[in-house]
Amino acid sequence: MKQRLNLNLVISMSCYSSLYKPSLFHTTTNADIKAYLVGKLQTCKDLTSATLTHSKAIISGLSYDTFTTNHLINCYLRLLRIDHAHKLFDQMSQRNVVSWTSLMAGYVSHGQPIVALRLFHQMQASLVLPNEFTFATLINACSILANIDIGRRFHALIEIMGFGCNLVVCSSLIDMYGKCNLVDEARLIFDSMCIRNVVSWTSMITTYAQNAIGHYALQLFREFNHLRLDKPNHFMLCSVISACASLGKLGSGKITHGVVIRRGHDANDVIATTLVDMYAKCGCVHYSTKVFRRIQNPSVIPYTSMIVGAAKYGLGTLSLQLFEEMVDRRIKPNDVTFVGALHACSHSGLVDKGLEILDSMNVKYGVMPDAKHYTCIADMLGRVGRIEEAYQLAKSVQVERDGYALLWGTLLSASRLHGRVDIAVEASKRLIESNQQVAGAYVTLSNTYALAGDWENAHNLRSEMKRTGIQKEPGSSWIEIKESTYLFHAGDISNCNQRSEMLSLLRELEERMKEKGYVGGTTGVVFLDVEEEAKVEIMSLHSEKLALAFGLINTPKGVTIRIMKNLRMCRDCHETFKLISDIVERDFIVRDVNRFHHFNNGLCTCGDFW
DNA sequence: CTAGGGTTAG
Repeated sequence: MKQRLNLNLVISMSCYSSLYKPSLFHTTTNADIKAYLVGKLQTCKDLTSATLTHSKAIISGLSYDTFTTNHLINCYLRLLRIDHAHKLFDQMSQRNVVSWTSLMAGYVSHGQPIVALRLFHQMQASLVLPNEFTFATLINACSILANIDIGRRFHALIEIMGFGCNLVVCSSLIDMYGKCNLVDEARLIFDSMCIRNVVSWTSMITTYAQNAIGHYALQLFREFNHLRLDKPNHFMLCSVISACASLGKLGSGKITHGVVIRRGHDANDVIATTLVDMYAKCGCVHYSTKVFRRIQNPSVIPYTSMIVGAAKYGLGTLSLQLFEEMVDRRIKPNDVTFVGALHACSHSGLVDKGLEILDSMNVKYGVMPDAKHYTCIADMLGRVGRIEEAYQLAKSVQVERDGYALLWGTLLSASRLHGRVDIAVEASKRLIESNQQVAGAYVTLSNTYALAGDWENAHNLRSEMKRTGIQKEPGSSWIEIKESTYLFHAGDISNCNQRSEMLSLLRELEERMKEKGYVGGTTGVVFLDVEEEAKVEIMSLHSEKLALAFGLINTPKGVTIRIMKNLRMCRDCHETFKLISDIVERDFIVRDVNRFHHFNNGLCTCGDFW
């Protein structure tokens, strides 16, 4: 009969048996027992056999033995019993660097990096010296916390203690600097290394990919392949695909997909999820669906990736179908899934459905709506002109600092779009007072005044910006046609070689939009030239959707037109996509700049004109 | 001969 051992009893026994002198048991047979027990502990798959081995260790008088106890600690950590591991650790009479590092690593991998840092503090008092393993663990903790202040202090300590040349320590340092958006410092570490392996290359590639410099990521990947040091593994391929996604490089993405298949990683769920995301961001939701359907049992992340991809592309119905499908398959949606589902409602005009989902979040799925969900709802209401409701919602919810700017920034854009100067004024005030998105607030408020015909206030705001030196970074977008990339900066066409080509494309687009039944509405789009502040031009576009889909460029005449900006937020963006594809007779894609992986969870908002 | 580094959705 199998009997479950009482673990607490075993641990108490372990304490009690330490009263005996371990030297009594030090015989050759004891060494054999020790080897046997350690072997057991390393392969142990369940708590029952772990406790059994633990009790055997106690009976054999090994509870005093640091080496055996370290194995026990690691066994409990592997079985996710950090409490037992810590208890054992507390009872040890002789802790060595492995004991300390094991426990710290346990806390880091179980999502408690702060506890690991606290343990290091205690370790310093204990006179046990940290080694390269300890530092790799600690840097990992800083990386998760994105705490560069503590990270730098560890880095200094690493150099002082002479671990600055260790391969693993360096890889973790690259990762930490990367996660803190300090790309140059990550590169300094990478360049200083005398030996590199796949992991260090991957860390550097990932740093580029996650910091919106996908081109460098791809360049480094090419370099890695050229050097033929090693074959890329699934970690590296993941980062490379993710870089292609952020660049919208469909061609490179497809090539990397080919590498994935050739190297036999196509059954890897993480890779598949990255591919789903990449194809969606490159405007090929059809391919996303194909890759997604090959995943055997998609978890919440692949589902969410697919839901978000479809939502952004304007396929709201598909997105919501997938949402229902995952709920039917009893896969629990999380906060990100709801961002996707609400995005779908917002971009497909399914307002009632969106409100219904918001209400169901906590009640049915136990996910508390937060700022990002309220922002989706405010965006959704704003798009259909229910600006007053959006305003009341924004006023009624409590959100944290970052979410606050997101929410009121969305409200500001929505009120500009619908000419609600009163709300725009309040939203800008809130943003400026909280010292967030200040330049954007000034510009959008100024544009709102201009749209309402209040040129005086519009002009005054511009003057004040100039006087106080507040500057808005111009937005940019780029399109890729075959091998060439065309970059546009907001309010600047000077670097555009295809100026006349672009203009004729625009004119043709307008014609096509008219043919499609877009009546030239009264949607006036107001543009202020930042360089020549007095110049105000109003341009009426045939469709608000067209206006949203286009990024800003300045024509030689000073008229500002939006070209391909925020394509993904346009309700009919796939329609627009098709139209433009028809005209240029090629596939192309558009990406936004400034997409930071770790610290920018900014949502696309309606009328996010910059 | 116990402990350490790199990947996915917003």
